[in-house]
Amino acid sequence: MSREPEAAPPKRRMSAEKRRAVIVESATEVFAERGYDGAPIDEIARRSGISAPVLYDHFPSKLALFQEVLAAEYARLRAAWEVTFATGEPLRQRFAASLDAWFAHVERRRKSIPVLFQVATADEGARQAQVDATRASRSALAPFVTDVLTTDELDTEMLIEIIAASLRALALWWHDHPAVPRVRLVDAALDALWPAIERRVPPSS
Amino acid sequence: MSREPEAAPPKRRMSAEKRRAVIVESATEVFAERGYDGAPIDEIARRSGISAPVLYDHFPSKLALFQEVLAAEYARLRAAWEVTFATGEPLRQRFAASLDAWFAHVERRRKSIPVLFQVATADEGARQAQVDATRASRSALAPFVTDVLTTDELDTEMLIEIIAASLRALALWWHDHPAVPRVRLVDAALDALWPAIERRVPPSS
DNA sequence: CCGCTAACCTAGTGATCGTTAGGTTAAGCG
DNA sequence: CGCTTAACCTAACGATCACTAGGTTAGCGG
Repeated sequence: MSREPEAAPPKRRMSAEKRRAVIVESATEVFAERGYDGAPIDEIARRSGISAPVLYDHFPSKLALFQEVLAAEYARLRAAWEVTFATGEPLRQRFAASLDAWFAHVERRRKSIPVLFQVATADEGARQAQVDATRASRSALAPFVTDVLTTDELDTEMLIEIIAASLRALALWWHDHPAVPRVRLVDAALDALWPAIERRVPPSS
Repeated sequence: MSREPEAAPPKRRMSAEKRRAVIVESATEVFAERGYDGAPIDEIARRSGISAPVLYDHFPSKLALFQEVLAAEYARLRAAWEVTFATGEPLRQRFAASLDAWFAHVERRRKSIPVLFQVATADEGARQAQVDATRASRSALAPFVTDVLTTDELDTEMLIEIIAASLRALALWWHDHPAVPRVRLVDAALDALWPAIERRVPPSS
């Protein structure tokens, strides 16, 4: 009759290292659900099974915590994208495989997707952190475009914008349509984006 | 030695109607620059040449003002997109013309672009307002896709997501690269997106 | 079993901001 | 020229929230 309504199970003391990890995970969830500005420290602390001041024993500020969340998520995402990249197959296969790995990661980390692509903030520092994190991740796309494009740098930039935005949009759309199987997303992305890349592939490759 | 640093010229009384318009325009700017949460009512009022309480003589709340800003901007955008749509030319020409009109509008309303595509907010009501406004606008894209696509509804949805996200991303990218001429944006969008549409055009059209 | 460290707590503080109360004055109309 | 209205003001309220001060206790090392 008196169970807690939220997830904060038996309430034990924890080593600093473990507590830190719990906080980062809770913060990822809350940032994803409510955005940076909408995520109160108290709520993150509560879901981590502690009170707010304890959070400040582990992180110097909300912004620092956010940066850590972004770094962790983008590291995971980049790793997923790059895993299938070293093989010697033709470009289309590599692109398809990378798309599949990318969406597989999105599927695995469903709840954190809005953190990566949609977190809303008016805070200058948090905005900058997002821009930095996004730039690092976007550079993973470059091989598919720069290896292939010979004409113009601006065209490259715009094509990267289009590809990145499309993947972002599909991931968020998937978030609202969880029943759709991954292969549908991969096929849609491949169908829509590959022609734009293919038309630029020099006959050599 | 004592000129105002910001734009709030000679400070006269104004008719309610005119003041309302001034407020909407100031609000558009401030929302675009700082997001919904980051835009203080005081700042919007100051740029409108009044104090904050006067704003509440014209709008019942910050949210209502935001909704009005969104409605006005999306109405303009939709109008720009639809103007060139009734002609009987082939689909590719119509698509190209619509893209050009769309980017022309973006160029004309530079400062308001982030309001349409990037405003950050943790406020539930403002989020909902954005979703509603976006949905209305996105439906303008449908004719290019549904007229053309025969196979599957989910594919249609995903293609619309991709097109809308690409245009949004290009508009925001343009915002950071204002020296690039419009035709470059139009060509980039056409090159990248048309193949995905063309591949689905039934031989009849 | 005892003491010390570090994991944890309650109770603020100060800043920001949406919104309201209540009054002042400009300007159109008779 | 006065009078009324509505455009405008200053001042403050109350809520939220990041962050801090200062104390309490669990649990491990000796």
